[in-house]
Amino acid sequence: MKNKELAALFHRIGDALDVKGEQTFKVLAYRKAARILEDLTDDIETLARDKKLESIDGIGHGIAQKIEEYVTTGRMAKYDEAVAGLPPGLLDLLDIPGLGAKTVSLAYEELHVGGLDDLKRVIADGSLAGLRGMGDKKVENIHKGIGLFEQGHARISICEAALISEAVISYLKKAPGIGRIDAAGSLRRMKETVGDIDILAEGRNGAAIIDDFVRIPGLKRILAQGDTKGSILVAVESSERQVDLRIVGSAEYGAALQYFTGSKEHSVKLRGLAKAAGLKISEYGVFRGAKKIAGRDEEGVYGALGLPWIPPELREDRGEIECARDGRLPRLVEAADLRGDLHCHTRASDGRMPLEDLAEQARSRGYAYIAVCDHSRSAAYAGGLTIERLEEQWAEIDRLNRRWKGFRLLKGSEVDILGDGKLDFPDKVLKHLDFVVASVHSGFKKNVTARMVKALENPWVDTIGHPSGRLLSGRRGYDVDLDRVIEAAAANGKALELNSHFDRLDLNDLYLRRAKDAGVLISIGTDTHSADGPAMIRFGLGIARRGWLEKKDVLNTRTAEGLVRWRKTRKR
DNA sequence: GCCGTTTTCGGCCCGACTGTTTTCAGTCG
Repeated sequence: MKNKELAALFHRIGDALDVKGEQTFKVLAYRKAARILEDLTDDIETLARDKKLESIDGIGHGIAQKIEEYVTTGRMAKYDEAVAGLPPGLLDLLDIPGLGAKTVSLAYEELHVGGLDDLKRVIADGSLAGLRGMGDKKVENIHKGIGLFEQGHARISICEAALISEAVISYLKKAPGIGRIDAAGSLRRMKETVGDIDILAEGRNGAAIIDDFVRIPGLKRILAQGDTKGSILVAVESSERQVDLRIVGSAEYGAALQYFTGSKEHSVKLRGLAKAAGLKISEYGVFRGAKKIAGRDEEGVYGALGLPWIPPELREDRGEIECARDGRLPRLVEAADLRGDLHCHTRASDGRMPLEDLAEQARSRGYAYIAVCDHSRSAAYAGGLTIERLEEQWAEIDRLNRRWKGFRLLKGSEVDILGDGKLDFPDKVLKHLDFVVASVHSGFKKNVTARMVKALENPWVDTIGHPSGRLLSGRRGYDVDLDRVIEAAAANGKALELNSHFDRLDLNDLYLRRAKDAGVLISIGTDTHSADGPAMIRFGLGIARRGWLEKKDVLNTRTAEGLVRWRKTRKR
């Protein structure tokens, strides 16, 4: 797949043209193409061969030709032309907060700044401050921006972002005159990682609330402080994280929430629709001429455009606006639909909770069942269970299950898929289990696709655990063709897992949608290892919704009896 | 560069904050 490679090229072309002062809309067109390629799960080379590039919204004749040129020749003349004459380190400077194309271009033209070292030099010797439109404060901001840039601006996990935003919100709720308050931005859209944290609040005295905001415990630096908007850095472990707060009146709260939730692409398309209908939409409301026709709540904003309210998780410009217009929006799966958790560990293997505590936690969440899926015998690193210990666990499960009405522990296993694609327990053991998750834990580059396909063909396997194997904190994942895995799951009537742990979220939103389209059911599991594990379900649910999953697409929305029936009646 | 049931040309989302200005440009989201 050359998708990511091409996306990087188009990003670079956009940056280069931006610095060279090319028309903004041309720059935006390249950046949009880059984003489309990043999101695309179809192989761009296949699409190019089939002459289908121009059927993608946002890819026109010009960019299609450039893609074709690149996949056939390995080069792209437009790219070479765009970066020609620019020093190799110049465009990287655009990633420095507070530094944009205009300033980079100016520093290059006037002072021959070609990269980070040059930039530091012209700051130190004062020559940058001498340029037109520059001053001491601007230079100081760029200097601080370099600090942030060098410290690394990695996105944080959705879990960490949720914790920070909840702390800030509970602090702000004590401020006088605060009304509605919500996390907006990518956190509200439940993206798997989050950059900055955006918070929107309703209040009359914005200046006073912002004044409170910039005094929050843990504050590292104030980036901006106005009457309606504040921006700060807070300390997070060893680094810093930006939190933006916006204050609006109650009459525009809905419009502002829509606006600050994004995504940018979704909002741009929405504004285009408004414009075509003779309306104007901003964070203050929807307007017909000078008359405001909506803004108090999001339903009204979408309603004014003739659309039903669109759930935040769908707002990525991936077809949701068209579906909303045609009345074809999915009814996304909700927390209340989930009747159980299909992947939990106990201290019998590498978990920390006893079986009984795990069950009580699940009962208190209102679940009807959970699948106890400790590791299998080959997983020595994780205290994998021998057949004997597995049988002991069954006895304990039977004993505990007599205790409750309306709740069941399911006998399960997270069985290793071995190097040859065989499973770590023989069929005569697997056949006694209620739920079998088959996972790859070793040999990440060794025939993973074929091994997963073979596991799916085993009649006792129900789902594949964390199918991509990637860790958001850094591990790339297996060398696996997920399309073939989805195909095999469909052919064998099996499920695939959505692992809800914040560092996994695997399958991701894009593959979930493909699996759904292929008719594959998704089993949502938390991969719980400790007492805070079951709460991870909120992140899994968020990703499921981003994957357009409905109640019917998720295996664990079924009753325990329904689950048993599914296992019995699926194709063998 | 993309796109079209108002357009194949002429649009393309819009406002806050900051800093350097004396009316506005750059950056960000």
